[in-house]
Amino acid sequence: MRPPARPHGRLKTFSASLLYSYERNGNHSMASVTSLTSSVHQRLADALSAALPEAGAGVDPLLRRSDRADYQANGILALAKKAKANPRELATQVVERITTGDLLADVEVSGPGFLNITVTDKAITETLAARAADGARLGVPLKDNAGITVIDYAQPNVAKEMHVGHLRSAVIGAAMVEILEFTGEKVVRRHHIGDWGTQFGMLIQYLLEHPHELDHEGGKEDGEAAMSSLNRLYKASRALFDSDEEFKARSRDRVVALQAGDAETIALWQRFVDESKIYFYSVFNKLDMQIDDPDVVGESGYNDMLEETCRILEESGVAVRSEGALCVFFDDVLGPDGNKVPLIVKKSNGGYGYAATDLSAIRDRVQNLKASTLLYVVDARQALHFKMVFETARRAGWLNEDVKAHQLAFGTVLGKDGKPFKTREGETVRLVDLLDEAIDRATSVVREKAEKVGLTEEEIVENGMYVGIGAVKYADLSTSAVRDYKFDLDQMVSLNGDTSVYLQYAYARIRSIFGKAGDRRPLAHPELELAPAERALGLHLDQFGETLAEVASSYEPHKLAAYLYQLASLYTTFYDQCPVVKPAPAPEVAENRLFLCDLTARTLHQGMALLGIRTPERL
RNA sequence: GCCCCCGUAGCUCAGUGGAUAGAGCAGGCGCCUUCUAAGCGCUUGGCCGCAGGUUCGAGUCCUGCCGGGGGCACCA
Repeated sequence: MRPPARPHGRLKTFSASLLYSYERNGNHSMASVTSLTSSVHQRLADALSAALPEAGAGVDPLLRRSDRADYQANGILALAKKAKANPRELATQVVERITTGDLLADVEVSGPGFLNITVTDKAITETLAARAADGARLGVPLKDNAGITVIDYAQPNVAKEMHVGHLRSAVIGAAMVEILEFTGEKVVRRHHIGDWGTQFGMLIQYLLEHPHELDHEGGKEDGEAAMSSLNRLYKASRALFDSDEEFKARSRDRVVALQAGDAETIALWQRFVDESKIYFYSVFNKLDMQIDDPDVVGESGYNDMLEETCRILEESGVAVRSEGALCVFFDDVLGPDGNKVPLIVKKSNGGYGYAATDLSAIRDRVQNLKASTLLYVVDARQALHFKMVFETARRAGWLNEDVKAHQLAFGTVLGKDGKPFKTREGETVRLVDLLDEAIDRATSVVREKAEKVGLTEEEIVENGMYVGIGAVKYADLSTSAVRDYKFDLDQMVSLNGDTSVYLQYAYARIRSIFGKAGDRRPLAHPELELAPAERALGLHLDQFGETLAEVASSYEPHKLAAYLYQLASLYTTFYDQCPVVKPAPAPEVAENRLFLCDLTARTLHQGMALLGIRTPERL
């Protein structure tokens, strides 16, 4: 088996890690920071317990951000109801048990029994200063009950073109990988490529009879050339298969030989896999996405387990014979005729269905990889399949209270018109064509604005890729995954409003300020009073860790995108209202603002990196 | 027929049971001799599909309808 070619195209720089690391903070101590939210939460919970001892210690004040104050607490109404107390009186008693000072500037009862809470400027600045001192982690704590998540994403099919459906799994999956790892989870990536099945009989037989069909033009080794020859071969073999009965028969025999492990057949199969990998890697490279060969474990990787998986299921009684097939039935899975519809593990002809592969993969991931969570970034249309697979695995004991599986289901990609995303001719749109189009359009916009910033030609080309690919990724990541998704390149690359470039632009403006700040250094001044825009920005910066924790546990990366957009938006307001360099404010104000700029830049950069999106220094 | 997802401003979408439902785009009015106007400020625009229910409180939870999409025996 020859090693698959690694990407070595024009995006060489992409192989480096996206994640930020500030050299000057190289020796930081990974000190996680208690957020203002959780400090305030604790104060309130204590005061609540004191005011209402019968409620116990674990009361939740239901603290939320608010536009009436920094925070609001809503929990008192429910507690008062339960204790048959007057909510406003209880709220007043809680307030009496809270001391204002370093943390809290003001707590007041409002409405039917809400608390409006304002924190001190000093607490904001000090908390942010602690974050700033924590390097790339920005004070975000590692979760204490971290486990091992095996995530199944970016699953293209061998010998087939990649399309927009593959984009969603790849983009969402890659973001979840980074986010989970950042929260301290150990993550094992699995790319379950479609590298097995009856279609390989036809392909291999054709290649056997036409040995040079996979040779590239001029011996090129790039992904496009690989896909082009695979496409050509696929079409030719399909045509022959449909027209020539004898070839069809030979192809069927070839499937048997493949499954039997015939050496010559396997060797040819491997060529298809390797050629396809060259193509996959070129596309992932274009997507600025790192895919490592050891993580590519396709369907064929579980072949050796299929028989045993079926035997275990049959012997334990989880699976039963029905119409010659080995099946698992469920009370609530019925067909149109009202009869139960099974998950077919082994077909009546003795072949294994994909359920056998998925179940074997679960065994492997649980027993060998020691997974505590299995995450599948897979099209929502496979929800019923995975529901049945997961339930089967529970019955077999492979999944349980300690080992859970979850499908991060995403919707179908539609065109602007709301219909399935196809070309005018009704053909599937090639992913690479879309990406190239996005990069081209972004590059021309970057070029238009380049003079103002004085970008070099090299920067224009690089920024074009970062902006174009970022726009595609951000569009996918900024809406909830489960909905069908309208792919509108015009909107993505319009580069106005809620698109990736807004965040990239905000970042570049901050970096630009640092270029003009001269000798001034970012330095927190907790004694300074904060302007409204500074407070709003600061309070939002403080929530980075909580946002990540929520995204990691709910598997909803669009909430990170929303957080970052809000951050950029708050920064832009700050930028508008709070001069840093020109006109120059008092020195300590300038330092404090630079400090806010710095923390914002690092949070934006880190957050975008978690989404797989670059933040150029100049734009 | 059963099951799953979706239904929020003209369009695309946010919205962990809390007060007056928010963004972006599109439309209107302003803002570049001051750190990048890919920007900012103001503004127009909502029976949150419909009807019940639970709750001190429902866009959010429950039930039933209506509309759209998807899935349901040897393809993945």
